[in-house]
Amino acid sequence: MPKLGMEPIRRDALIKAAIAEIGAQGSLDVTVGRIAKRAGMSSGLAHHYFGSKDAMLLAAMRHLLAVYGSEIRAALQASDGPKARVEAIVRVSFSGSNFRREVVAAWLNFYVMAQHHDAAARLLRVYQARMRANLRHAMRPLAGARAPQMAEAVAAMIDGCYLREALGSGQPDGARAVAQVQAWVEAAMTGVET
Amino acid sequence: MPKLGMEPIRRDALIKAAIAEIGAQGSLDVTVGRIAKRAGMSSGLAHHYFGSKDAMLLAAMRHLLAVYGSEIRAALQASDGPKARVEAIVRVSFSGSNFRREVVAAWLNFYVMAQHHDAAARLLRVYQARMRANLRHAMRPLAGARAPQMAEAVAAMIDGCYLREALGSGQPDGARAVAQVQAWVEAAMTGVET
Amino acid sequence: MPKLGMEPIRRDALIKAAIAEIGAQGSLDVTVGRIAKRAGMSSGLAHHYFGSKDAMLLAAMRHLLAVYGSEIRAALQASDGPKARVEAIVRVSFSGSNFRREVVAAWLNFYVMAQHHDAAARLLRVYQARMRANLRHAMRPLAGARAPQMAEAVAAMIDGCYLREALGSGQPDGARAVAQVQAWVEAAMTGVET
Amino acid sequence: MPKLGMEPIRRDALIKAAIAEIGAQGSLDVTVGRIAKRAGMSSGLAHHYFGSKDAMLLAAMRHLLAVYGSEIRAALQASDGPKARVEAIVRVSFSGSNFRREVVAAWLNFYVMAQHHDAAARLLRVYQARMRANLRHAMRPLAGARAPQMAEAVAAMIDGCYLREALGSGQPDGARAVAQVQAWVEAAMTGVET
DNA sequence: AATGAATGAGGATTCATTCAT
DNA sequence: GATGAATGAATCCTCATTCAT
Repeated sequence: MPKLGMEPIRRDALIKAAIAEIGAQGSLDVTVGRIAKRAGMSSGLAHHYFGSKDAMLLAAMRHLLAVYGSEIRAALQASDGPKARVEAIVRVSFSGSNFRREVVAAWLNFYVMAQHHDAAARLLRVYQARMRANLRHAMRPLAGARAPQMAEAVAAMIDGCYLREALGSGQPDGARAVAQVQAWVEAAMTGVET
Repeated sequence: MPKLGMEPIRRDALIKAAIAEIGAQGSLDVTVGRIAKRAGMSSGLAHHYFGSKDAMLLAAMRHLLAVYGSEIRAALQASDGPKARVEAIVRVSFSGSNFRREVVAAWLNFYVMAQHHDAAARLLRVYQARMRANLRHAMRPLAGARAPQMAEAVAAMIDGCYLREALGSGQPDGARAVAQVQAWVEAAMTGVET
Repeated sequence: MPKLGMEPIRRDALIKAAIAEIGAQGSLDVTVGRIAKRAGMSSGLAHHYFGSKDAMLLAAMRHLLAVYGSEIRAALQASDGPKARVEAIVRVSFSGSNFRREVVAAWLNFYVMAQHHDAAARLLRVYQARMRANLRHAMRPLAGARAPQMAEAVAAMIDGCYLREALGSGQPDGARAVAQVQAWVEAAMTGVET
Repeated sequence: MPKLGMEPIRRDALIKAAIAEIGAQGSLDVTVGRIAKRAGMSSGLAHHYFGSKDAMLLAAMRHLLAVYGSEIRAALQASDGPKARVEAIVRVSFSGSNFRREVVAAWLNFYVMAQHHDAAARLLRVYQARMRANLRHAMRPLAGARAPQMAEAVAAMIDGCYLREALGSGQPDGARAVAQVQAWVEAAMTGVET
């Protein structure tokens, strides 16, 4: 039971617990008490480290976005050529840490949070803009002037697939989602190039 | 003097008020009291007619889905040929009663509701299945064996565009959304037919 | 158990209970729950009628000041001549509803409340100003130009006696307090007239 | 390296911080944490030195009374003749360390504390008795048999002036208060001697 | 039908206090 | 001596829900 430098450990545990709890419960109606218990501490301590429930949820959201963002960056750097880059973005979106049931549920709830929480809305807009930019950049060599429009469309499709998984009953099937979006991209490219 | 036939009027007013309140507030954290006040009655009366908050919200959701469904049906009947039918579905999705700011916000919240409310989830799945079926049916003559897959994709895109509008700050722009999805459908078709 | 028009009854009961509770407890650290219980209702109802703890305490303070003010007015109207009017003010200050142990304790606490609650401070200042004006007016015929100064002094003495009673252990002795202040007024008058 | 003799320094700092904090906040609703921070240490340390919040506040009160008492003693020793002694008491009450805004606020709060804290009440009564004795003693040569009564009255007036300052908005004006009480004493004396 | 009264459970938040280091 | 971690009780407030009229 170490007594110093607990802050990062506790904050981390709380963020993870918050995401898990939102995922499990399927809504933002989640109590600080339950999150704290899931993280193995008292609700008082949660407040000690985050100051408020909102701040804690916001931190959780930021965490999700940060993980997503860094995975995207890593995948982009490891990719060669426009096609590979587009595919990387799609793949990361539906894989690993970003596409577990509870995480998808949390995402959906953060979308709702953004509707009445300014900071959350800003956060989300920044990430969406970055995502669009990534897609545009990757698509420029393939689609030329139509890249912006296509980037927009691919982003919409990714979001749409997320939504479907958020509502489906089983574990999300990342491979299928990737295949679907990819197929769509291929088809559209062909259409474009025609 | 007991007013006759008040029930449907009251229920209707409450449902509309619930949707408006959810839209205005941007979350499901909406109180029966406020909904009732918006509908011009006491919270007691709201319970009298719906029995519970959940039942009222569910009725509101059902209402949204019913309106959507009937508009789709009407548009399909008025359309001639596969292309027109696909377009009708897209157009209805982004127009009129279904694409006002507050309604989009309410939709998003009902998605969340479906995560922890069984009846809501069932309702949503039924409607989504019907929508897919409509799309598949309309696309079969155009895409043959790939129709199911394409229907799925168009549905995802519609949902994705909804999501974007739910997070945008201004009034949703239905025309732009229709144009985008249509363009995409065209391109994909071309690709497919190639 | 009447079901209509409860509001004034409940508000009144809560105000009285608040004063009693503050008096009994000797501090503003009084819970809404205890006040409500003393008034025979749930804490929820107290909030229903006052909106907040602060508003309730403020109403209690206002009540004390209003009672005091109206008793002063009544006594002034029943008094003939300057001397009688000064005496009336002194007498009312130390009698009846204003000089019970619990009420004196509540007064003291409202003084504290005025230190960090703007509305409370304003309320208190208005009443103090009115009190000074009453005293000045009554003293003018007796003390001429020195009336303002003497009014100030009498007011200070009244407050001082209140304070002593607030700290004493037994039931406050109004008669003694009146006699003391009156004796002092007499002596000072004589001094002045010399 | 254990610092030697830190205890008195720490205790002193905490007492001063407590008074300042009560003065600044205008109420006894003051947290150990804030007091400790103001004194430049952790809340844990505050407990280490005082054992409890109550004990700390009591020590602060004792400090105020002790300072007041010793200043009175010093002024009395430096005064020659009854009149000078009475004046000394009045002057000290409204000067220097005893009549700063925050200190007056703290006094008021200690009066409240005395209502539900036995030790505080005892403390206050002892000091008030001593004060009365001082005044009586100083007044005996001037007022003879009426000295007790007059001492009582002067004490009440001093308290009353304190109260007024506690509620005023600006910095307390000691000179004015002294002048007022003195004028009053003079007038009463003249009246008495007549 | 309709209201407003009433309850009571539940949740965020604050804080004194304790304890391991 | 000193800190910051940690707890848990206490409190305000909100709200769905019930009920008498």
